[in-house]
Formats: sequence, structure tokens, C-alpha cells
Amino acid sequence: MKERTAARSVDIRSLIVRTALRLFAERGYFNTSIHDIRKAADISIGAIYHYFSGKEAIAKAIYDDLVARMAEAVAVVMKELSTARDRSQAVIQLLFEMAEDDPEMMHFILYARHREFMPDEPPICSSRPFELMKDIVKEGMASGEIRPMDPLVAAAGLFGGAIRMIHLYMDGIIAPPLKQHLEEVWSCGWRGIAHD
Amino acid sequence: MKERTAARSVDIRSLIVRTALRLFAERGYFNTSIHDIRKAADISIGAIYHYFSGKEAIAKAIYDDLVARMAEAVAVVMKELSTARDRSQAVIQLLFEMAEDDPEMMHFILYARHREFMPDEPPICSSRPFELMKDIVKEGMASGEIRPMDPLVAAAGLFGGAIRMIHLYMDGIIAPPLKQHLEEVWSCGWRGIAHD
DNA sequence: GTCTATAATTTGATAGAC
DNA sequence: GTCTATCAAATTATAGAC
Repeated sequence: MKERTAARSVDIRSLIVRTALRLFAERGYFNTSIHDIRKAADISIGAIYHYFSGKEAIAKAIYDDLVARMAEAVAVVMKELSTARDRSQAVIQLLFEMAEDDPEMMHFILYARHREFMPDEPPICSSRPFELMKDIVKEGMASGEIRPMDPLVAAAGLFGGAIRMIHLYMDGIIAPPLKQHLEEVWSCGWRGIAHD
Repeated sequence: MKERTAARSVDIRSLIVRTALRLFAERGYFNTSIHDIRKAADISIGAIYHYFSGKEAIAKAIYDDLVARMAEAVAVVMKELSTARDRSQAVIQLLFEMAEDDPEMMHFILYARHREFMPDEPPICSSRPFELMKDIVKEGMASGEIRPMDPLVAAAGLFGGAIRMIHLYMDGIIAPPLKQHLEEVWSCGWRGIAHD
């Protein structure tokens, strides 16, 4: 797919994406104009429109990339571990690491009101990674690790606390490192849905 | 404070607020212009600027009102009930009812990126109602109902699942009535942090 | 207090040179 | 492929009549 002249091109394309993600995280999608991206990336408007049809397309590219990366990471966890107990702990650890290592990405996933600028996109909770998290719960229920109940409720109970913690972390309420709370957060979620 | 000529004035002011809240919930703050509000409320731009200094001021008025109403409701729960067990159940029920009875309000509370248009406002999780929810946990810990642990983590565990459920409900993933899941959602959160 | 008309800026997007 | 210059539309906000 990539041409041999791509070296510089790929750089610019990815520069646009990275700059846009940073600005979206810093001040929000709607507070970031194409001209802001142009200025911050120190390139021209023309270069941006060469790679993307507009601001929305940049956001869509970021979104698709993030969802794919997250889904991939969760898929690896599911492949390498077999119990709902281990898997849920690993997924929460994964989310915590992502929040700390790549806060801009996590910000975009958690905070961006995607539907407000990508009206045709289904809600993020219907996306692959979130479906996989629900699968963890379903399989755990089938194997008897988790009490029988509505899988959606169980997934909310299992991961809701962790997601809340990430929100608090991103809002500056909780000091890093986030992983210091990993055991406690997971254990709260797990006790809630595990068999007695 | 209110003058005797206020009847019509108050109507217009509150018409602006209600219309704005509806539009903010429907299409988002940034996708709603002053002119949209003007049109939807069938009034003039002049009338809007007579009552508010701008769009941001309208949002601030809505925000303050919602936070105050929510804090008041939680305060009532805290006054009428004395155990963390009863209080947490009542608060989750309250949140579920608010989400169903006044989805626009809940949408604005949960989804609006307040910091993006009210940069000086502290994050909503530092606001009164959320502080009260943390108080429920703290008192429950002092009385021995709740295992000793970081109160923030406990609060996230106790209410995180319920908040997740409301998100799912607002995104159309969960069908009403939300309260059919009340018992299960609360019980997940409670088991997670209750003493063995 | 409420209106209409309009100013001043910003925004997303295009045209065309190199 | 990348640039500069520019456009058309939309947005916030103001001015001034009634």
C-alpha cells in the first residue's frame, strides 16, 4: 500500500494525527480548529486537506485507530488468560496503563462526545473492545465463576469502578500512579459479581 | 429579588434555559448556536442577551441549577436514612429516576464536557453531590459497614456500576425502565465494598 | 424588555502557484 | 505534495428603533 516516496508523507500524515489528538485532548474537539492544528503542527492548510477531507475525517481516523488498538490489546488478554478473574484483572491493568502512558488517547476515548461530531458512528460502548469486555463476563458466567445475572449489569459492575477511577485520574482528583489502586479496584468489582 | 413585572420576564428567562438545555442534550453544546436557541424558543437574540451575557452564561446557569438540585436530593437522602447501605441504595434509585424523568438534565450532567466551555469550573466530581456521595462511604466506613480502604476507591466501586448503567441507558443500549436493574446494580456495588 | 439589522471574527474549505 | 491567498458561511455579540 505504501509507496516508496512515503517516508516524508507518512510523517506528515501521522504528524497531523498526533497533533490533532494532542489538541483535542487539551482543549476539546470543538475548541480546536483546522487552523489551530495547522499552526501547532507547523504545516500548511493544504497539507492537511491533502490527507484528510476535513476535521471530522481526522477525528474519525484517530477514533478508528484507538478503538483498533484497544480491541487488539483486550484480544491479547483474552487469548493469554482463560479465567474471568485473571482476564478482568488484566483488562483493568491494561486500562490503567493506557491512561498513564497515553492520557491523550484515553481522554479521547472517555471524554470526546463522538456522536456529536461523528453522528453516524454507533456509541463507543457498542465497539469491539467493549464487546470483548462483555464476553469476558459472559464466559465467566458460563464457567460458573460469576453469578448468573444480566451480563450488561455484571460488566458494568465489574469495570464501572475502574472506569470511574480513570475519570478521577484524568480530572486530577487521583494522583499517579494509578496502578497503586489496581488490586483494590479490581477486588471491589470482582466481589460484586463473583459467586459466593 | 423578583419584581412584580417579573411574570413574563421569568417566563422568558426560564424559556431560554429550558430550550437551551433541550438543544444541548439533543445535539451538544457546541452544535447549538445562540441563533438555534433563538429559533427554537421563538424569541429574539436581543431577549437572550438581555438575560445572559452569552451562550456560556446560559450553560453556567443550567449547570449551577442542576448541581444544586442534585445536591439537594442527595442531602435529603442523607438526612432521612442513616446507614450507608440504605443511603447508597436510595442514591442509586435517585440517579435512575433522574435519568428517566429528566434525561436532558442527566445528559448534561454526565456527557457535557463542562471544562470545555466553563474552563474555570472545577470538575463535576468535586461538586457538592459527588462530595456527599463520598461522605456516605466515609460514614459507612466509620460505622464498620464498609471495609476500610481508600474512600475514593470505595465510592468509585459503589457507584461506578450504576453510573455505567446510566451511560448505557442514555446511549440506548439498555431499555427502560432502568429501575428494573436497581436491585442488581446496587447489590453488585455493595458486595464489592461491604464488610464480609 | 423585546425587536431587527448588522458588525466583527472565526471557521471549514477551495483555488491555484510552485 | 506542499504552499499561500482567499472565499463563503456561520457564529458571537452589539447598536439602536420601538
